Amino acid sequence: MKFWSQYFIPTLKESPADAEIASHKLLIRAGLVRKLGGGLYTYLPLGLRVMQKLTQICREEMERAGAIELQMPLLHPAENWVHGPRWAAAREIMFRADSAGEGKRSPREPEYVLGPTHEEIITPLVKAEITSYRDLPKNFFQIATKFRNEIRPRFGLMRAREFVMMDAYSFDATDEGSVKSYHAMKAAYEAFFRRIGATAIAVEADTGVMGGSFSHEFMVPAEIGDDDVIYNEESGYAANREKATSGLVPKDLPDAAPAGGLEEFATPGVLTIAALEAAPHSVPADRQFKTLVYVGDGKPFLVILRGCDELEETKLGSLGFTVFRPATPEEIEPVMGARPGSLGAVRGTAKNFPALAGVFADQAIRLVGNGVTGANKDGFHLRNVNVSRDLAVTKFGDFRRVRPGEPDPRSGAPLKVRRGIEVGHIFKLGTKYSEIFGAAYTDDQKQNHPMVMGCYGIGISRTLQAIIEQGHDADGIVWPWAVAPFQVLICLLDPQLPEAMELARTLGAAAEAAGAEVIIDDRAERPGVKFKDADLIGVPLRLTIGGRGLKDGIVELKWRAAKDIAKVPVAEAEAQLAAAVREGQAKA
RNA sequence: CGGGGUGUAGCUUAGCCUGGUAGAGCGCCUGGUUUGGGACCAGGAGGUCGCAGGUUCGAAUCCUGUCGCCCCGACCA
Repeated sequence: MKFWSQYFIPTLKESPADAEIASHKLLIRAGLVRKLGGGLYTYLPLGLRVMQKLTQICREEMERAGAIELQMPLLHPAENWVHGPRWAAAREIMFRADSAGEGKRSPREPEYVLGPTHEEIITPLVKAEITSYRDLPKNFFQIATKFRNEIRPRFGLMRAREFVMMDAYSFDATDEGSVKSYHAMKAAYEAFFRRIGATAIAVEADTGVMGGSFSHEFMVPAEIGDDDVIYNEESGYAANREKATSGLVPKDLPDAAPAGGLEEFATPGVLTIAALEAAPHSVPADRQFKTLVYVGDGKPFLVILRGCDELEETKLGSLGFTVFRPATPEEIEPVMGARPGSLGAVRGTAKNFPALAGVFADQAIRLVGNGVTGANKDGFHLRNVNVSRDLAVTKFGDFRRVRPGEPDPRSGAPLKVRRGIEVGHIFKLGTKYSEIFGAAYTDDQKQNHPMVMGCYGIGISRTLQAIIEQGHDADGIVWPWAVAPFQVLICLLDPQLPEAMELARTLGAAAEAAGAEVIIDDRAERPGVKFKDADLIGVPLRLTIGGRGLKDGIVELKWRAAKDIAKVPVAEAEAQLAAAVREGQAKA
C-alpha cells in the first residue's frame, strides 16, 4: 500500500510543447517518464512499475514457451560486430563507446559499441558452449536495454535511442526444429500481448538487415504507427507494406507475343513517366517500363517496373546485397550511356552492360507485354519493346509496392491498408549467423552442421506507449488491469478525518488481500484535483471515501473504463471491493 | 542526412514584424477564506530571453554562426 503524499507522481495539467501525440503527452502528464534528451527517458516510479509488469509477464510467457533467461553485456567489443555478417549496415545505427578521457584521441574504428541487439554476442557464446545435438534445441532470452542511434527519435518511447527490449535467440539442429521454435515464439508473443491487454496482430514482414528466411511483425493498430499493414480480414492475409504482395499478376499469365519490331522515336525533354503520358506521345504509364539504377555492394544493377508502379525498396533486400542505394546520375551515365529519363534495359542498348550486377524485373511488367522504355540515348525512347524478346532480364521478382484495392494473393478480394505500431518481430534466421560464427553441432552420425537459428524481439518500452495509445480517453490513460501501475486507487477526499483514514487503510488492506496493488490519495488537495489526477493516471478501479458519503454510510466504487459510480454501504465495502478486484483479475 | 519549424522562470506562453524598465497563467512558498470534478483573496520567491559573435548610444527583438528540440521524409523493437 502506497500513500500518494509519500510517493512521487508528478502530474501536469498541461502537455509539454514537444509532445505531439496522445500517448506521448499522457506519458509525461501522468508522471510516467521525463525526457533527458532526444530519445532518452527517465522512468519515474509509476512508469517503472508498468515496465516491471510488462517485463514480468513477458518473462513468464517466454519461460512457459521453454526459453531460458540470461543477461548479456550492453557494451560490446567492436570486433564481434566487425566479424559479423552485417557490420556495414549495422554500424550506421550503433553508438560507439570509447574512452572519454581527455586527450585520448578516439581511434578511427571504435573499440566498443553499445549493443543494438545481440546476435553477434549470443552466437559466439553458443558456439563455445554447445557442440552436441544432445544439447539442442535451446532458446535464450534476456530483457535488457538496447541502444540505437536512431536518426530521428520520435514520439517519446515510440522510437527512442535507448529502449528496453526482450530479445530471444533459438538454436536448433534441424530446419523443422527451427520452424517449431519459431511457432512456439509466435504463440508466446500472442499470449503475451493478450495478457497485457493489447491488441497486436501478427503480419508477414520483411527480414530487413537481419537476413533470414521469413518473419512476422506484431502490430498494434494505431493511426500514429509508422508502418502500413496490408490486409484482408476474410482471408486472414496481413503483411507489412514493405513485404506485402498482391495477386495482380496471374500465375498462369502467358508471355505476350511481340507486337512489332523495335522502333526508336525522339522524345526531347521527356524525362518522366508523366511527361511521356502527356501529348504528343500519350503513352499510358501502365504501357511504360520504368528503369531504375541502384548500386549494390559497389556494383550497379537495374530494376525494371511498370511505369505506373512504385519501387518498394525494401524488397531489393531479397537480392542478397549487404548494402544498396540509388545510383547517382554521375554513376549512371558511364554505364548506361544516358542520363535518368532515357534509361532502358533493352538488350544491346546500354553502353556498358557487363558492368551491371544484374537486371531485376518486377513480374508485373509481364502485364505490359509490349511497351515503351528509354533507349539509353538522351532524348530517345523505344516502342514495341517486348518483355521476353527484348529485355535483358536476369531475374523476375516482386519489387513493386502494393496498393490498397489490389487483389489479395490468397482470395483475390480487395486488399485494405491501415497503420500500425510494430511492437514485436520474429525471424527465422536459418544458418546465416551460425555459419559465419562457426556455431556448429555434431549429430548422432558424427557429422557437423551449422545450427539453425531464430531471433525474436519485443519492444517492451514501445509496447508500454502503444498500450496508452490504444487505451486512453479525453481524461487520461485507461490501463488494462494486468499492467496498471496500481490496480486500486483509494481516493481519500478528507484525509484529515481519522475515521476516513482508518477506513481507507482497512479497505486498502482488503484489496491487497484480494491480490491488488493499492495507492491511497491522501494529499491535502481539493476533490476536483484528486479526481482529475485519478482519471489521468488511469488506475482501473477507484474507491472514493469522502466525509459526505461517510455521513450517509457509503463509499463509491468506480471503474476507470466505465461511467457509472456504485454507492456501496460501508459495511459491504470490504466484500464488494474484494469482489471487484477478483473481477478485474478475471478479465485480465 | 535533406525539407520545415522552434528555443523567453519547473510547465504553457505573450513580447520579436516596428530595438528603449522582460509580462501573464499554471506550479511553488507564506497567511487567510474554502472543500465531491483542476477554488478564491493577499503577499512572495523564481529569468545570463539556448550559446557565441556582430550591428547599435542601447538587442529577447536586427544580422551571422552554432547547438538543442519538434515535425515531414529514408531506417527500426
